[in-house]
Order: sequence, then structure tokens, then C-alpha cells
Amino acid sequence: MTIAPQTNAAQATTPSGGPGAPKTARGARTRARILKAAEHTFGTLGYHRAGISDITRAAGVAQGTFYTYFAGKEEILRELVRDMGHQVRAHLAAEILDADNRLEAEERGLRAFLQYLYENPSLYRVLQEAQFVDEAIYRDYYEAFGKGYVRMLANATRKGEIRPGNNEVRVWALMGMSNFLGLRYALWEQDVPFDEIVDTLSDLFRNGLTLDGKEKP
Amino acid sequence: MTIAPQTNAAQATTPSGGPGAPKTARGARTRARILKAAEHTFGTLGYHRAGISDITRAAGVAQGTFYTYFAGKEEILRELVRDMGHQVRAHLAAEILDADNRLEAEERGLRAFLQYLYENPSLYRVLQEAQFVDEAIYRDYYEAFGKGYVRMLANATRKGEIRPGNNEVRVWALMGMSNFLGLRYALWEQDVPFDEIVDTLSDLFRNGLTLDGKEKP
DNA sequence: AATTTAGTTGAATACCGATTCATCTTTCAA
DNA sequence: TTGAAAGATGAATCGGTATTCAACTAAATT
Repeated sequence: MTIAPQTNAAQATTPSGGPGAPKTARGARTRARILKAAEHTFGTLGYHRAGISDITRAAGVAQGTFYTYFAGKEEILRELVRDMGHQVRAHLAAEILDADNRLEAEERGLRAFLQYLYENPSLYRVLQEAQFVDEAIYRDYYEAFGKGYVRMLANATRKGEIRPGNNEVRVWALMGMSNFLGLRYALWEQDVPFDEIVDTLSDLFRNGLTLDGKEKP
Repeated sequence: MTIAPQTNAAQATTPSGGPGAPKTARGARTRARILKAAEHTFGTLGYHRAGISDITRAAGVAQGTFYTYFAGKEEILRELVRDMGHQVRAHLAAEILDADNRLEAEERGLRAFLQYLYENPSLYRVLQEAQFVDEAIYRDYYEAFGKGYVRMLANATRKGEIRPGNNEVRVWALMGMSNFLGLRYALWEQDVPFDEIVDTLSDLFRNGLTLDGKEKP
């Protein structure tokens, strides 16, 4: 039930250029600390309110150290979004793996997403704000996410698990649902159990996304 | 087919306090010009990048004039979101009025929303950014929107047009869908005709939201 | 051990843009 | 017509913070 206990922004990061990719163990550690601090700081204060000084303070380093590893405020945000994107996708993919069919995958995926958001509230804020700092990276995130999603729906269609239809449009609808449900029920207020949310959507899917004899009998 | 041709941020505004509610025809006109300019400027540059000077320049007034009518940058954003919220709700309500049943209302509502977003791209940006400047106003917007929506679904349930279920959860899911579909297909790229989007969702609704004999025959 | 390279520091800089204000112009009411 | 209220002006102020940099310390290499 408990999923992905600790946030770990640094772990999976490919330094990807920058002014100075760390060349020492110590350097790598420091860079990681700054990145994690940025995740927390941006998530709490928001991108614009968060100062470099807030980030470095949280990381326990001097202001100047920041610029040893990142070209500036925007770049660290980009890095962060890339990083978080990988994490979520990996996490959800793992949660879905042992689903027997598409419906079950949707149910598990949604529940895992709500749970993940609840445990990593920074994700939402960082991602949404990134949209206005650099739209491209935001699009990339959702297009990457959507691409894999469409592929899965295509497979499900082939297997006869869901009815044929425009899967791309469906995917954007589905991502929108998760997003809003997460915002409302995982971040704002947890006044409806995740199970009930999943059941409600499952009901919607069973009689519209899935193909088990209706409409055209 | 063409809906709400011109943006008109000022029109419906109740000055609502502020440092100086205009007391002259001229004043009212100037205030309106500034508000409309802010809509455009925020929508184009984004809240943070947009300077007061950009707004006043677009409005054709001096910087100082801004503060005759608005306490500051945040306040004009609040005013704008309130204003735009009214507009969208009114617009969609009108579009839905003559629908015969819930499904038709959903179809018309979605199409109208996509169209509206396409014609008023500022709406999305201003609203989403408001979230990080003053979360309350963002919540208010969606909660106001959602409240009316839930009421409509409740009516539809009573009439037997949709199956019973958690309508609040459904509403948040529906708002999420519209939002993402709008972002992707109305703002980013118009590579899929609105009709196809509506048809795709309609198919989803017909076999899950609506009740016309399936699952439990 | 000596030397070079990598990493760290934090105060100083540099820039930007929101807000203020003293002054001038227009509108309005008597 | 005239005085007072409302509106408009835009240059100067003021606060904030991203970024730079010269000096210092730690780590690696010979």
C-alpha cells in the first residue's frame, strides 16, 4: 500500500552538460544535494518566490556553489522536471506491470498516481510552474508520458480489451482526469478515499472504454 | 459555429473596491482599457514576465495611472480571473441551454469549451498562473464551476439520464478532461477536428456515464 | 611532499521592475 | 465661469535577488 516512501530527485540524474558536470564523488554528492533541495524549495515556495539563496541554504552550501553545477535558475528547473518525469513514469510502469488487463492497469495506475502525488506533492507544483518558465519542457513531459500511454492502449485494442477508437484523444482525456483528480483529492483535500475515486472511474471505463457487450449487442 | 467573437474582459466587471473605483465615465473607460490590456499581456507574456509597464503601454496610459485603479499586480490578476470565470460560465451555460439530455449537454459543452479556448487563449494561461500567485482564487474558480456541474449531473441522475454514482468525482474528472483536451488540441495544435474529439468522448460517455442498458441488463 | 585540479565560499555587483509622488490636465458641479 | 475633485503623467525611488568573482580549502595526481 505504501509506495515510493522517499523522494529521491538526484539518484537518476544524468548531469547532461551544464557549466560543470561533477568530476568527483564529492561534487556529485553536492550537485545531488542542491537538486533535491531545489525540488523541495520550488515545491514549497514555488519557482518565482524561491530564491537561489533558499535553495543553497536548504542544501547547506554557499550561494556560489550553485553555479558550479547549474547555469542558472531555469536550468535547474529543467533538470528537475526531466528527472521527476523519469521517476513518475518508472514508478507507474512498475505498478502496472502485473495487471491482467487494461482495466486493471488503469485502476492500478490511477491509484498509484494519486498515492504518488500525495507523497510527492512537489511534483505537481514544479511541473505546472515549469509550463510558464519553459513551455517546451512541459510539453515534452506530457508527450513522453502520452506516447507510452497510447502504445499501451493500442496493445489493449489489439487484444480486444478496449473498443477501437482515437487512442490519442483518449490518452489526453485520461491524463487530464488523473491530473485534476490528483489535484483535488490528493493535494487539496483527502476527503474521498482513493478507492472510491478509482471505483468511480472504473465504472466509467467498464462501460465505455472496455468492450464487453453493450450498445451494439 | 462561431462563438463569442470578441474578448471583452472589462464589460462585466464590478470594480469591487480597490484603491479607486472610477467615478467618471472617463475613469471607467481607462480602467477597462487597463484590464483588457492586462488580459492580453498576461496571456502573452505570462504573469511574471509581464511588467506593469507592458500593461500600461498596451493600454496607452502612463505607469502611474495603473495605481489609480488597482492596488498592484496581484490585484489586477484576481480581478481578471473573477471576470473571466464569469464569462466562461455564462458562455457555456448559454451553449448548453437547449440540449435535450445530459449527453447532448456534455457534447455541446465540450465543443463550446474547446472553441472558446481557441478564441480566447489568454484564459488558460491567466487561470493557470493565478494558481501560483494566489491559490485561493484558482480553487474558487474550479469549485464554482464544479458546484454547478454537480448540480446538473444530479438532475440528470434524477431523470435517469445517467447512472447513479459519485458525481463530484465525476465532475473533477470531466473538468480535467476538458482542460487537457483544450490545452492539447485547442491551444497547442489543432491537428484533430473538434468533432472527432467530441465524438471520442461521447463514445466514452455513452457507454459509461449514460444508462441505456448494459453491464447489469 | 609538491603541484595541479576540483570544489567551496560569501560578499559585492548589477540589474530589473513594482511602486510612489509631485505636478499637470481634464471633467464636473454650482 | 470658476473652483474643486478626479484623472493622468513619467521620472525617481526602492527593494529584491540572480549572478559574478577573487580568495580559500579539499582532493587527486605525480
